[in-house]
Amino acid sequence: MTAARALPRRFYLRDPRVAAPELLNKVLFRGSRAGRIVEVEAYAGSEDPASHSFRGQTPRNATMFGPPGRLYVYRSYGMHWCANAVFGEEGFGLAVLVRALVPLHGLELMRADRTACRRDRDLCRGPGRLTQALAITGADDGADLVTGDRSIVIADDGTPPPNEPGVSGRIGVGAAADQPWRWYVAGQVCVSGPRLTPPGSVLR
DNA sequence: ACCGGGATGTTCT
DNA sequence: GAACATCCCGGTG
Repeated sequence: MTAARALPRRFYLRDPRVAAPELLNKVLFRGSRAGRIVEVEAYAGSEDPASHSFRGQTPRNATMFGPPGRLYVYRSYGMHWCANAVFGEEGFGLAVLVRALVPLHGLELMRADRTACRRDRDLCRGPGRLTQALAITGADDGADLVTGDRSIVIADDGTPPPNEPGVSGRIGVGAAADQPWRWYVAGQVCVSGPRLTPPGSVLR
């Protein structure tokens, strides 16, 4: 068993379309709560009409344009929070949205904050759900994931990313829906979105 | 399992 | 006003 170690700054200093699949199977910690990342989406700044940073910096997306390795949190549909890790060189507005986790630690706290949730597998299944389960809000926007200044960290516990992650277009986006910038652990029941193929099945 | 509608508020045209 | 990187509930099959 390997002790979990926070990802170094250099991990984030890359194109999110390259780094995002490597985020799979890393562990997102928030205080005593934690979950394994099993679904992510990359957002590619000025090249990407679906990105919040596509039209340049605003008060909302300022964190995206800051240093890599910080947490960008925004409000979605007026009532949910969604959490991203900032990637690439400062000033480019690149990020990876964390869309789903397998709950690992602090399940009692997660259940308490997700009273509408019936099954544990749905605790962190979706970007709005996982922030609720980990108690991440807009107050956490700008947190440093490398130093853990607000007890939010992404760490490597020795579990490698999948050799062949599932790939698809991003969920819930209108523009650039055809870009294959969503990656997930194939067959994992905690992945969000419609059930595609059953675990282990092959395209036919 | 899959669909449709409502909740709710910030951002931008 | 419209669009939105969503979720939950209650229908139907």
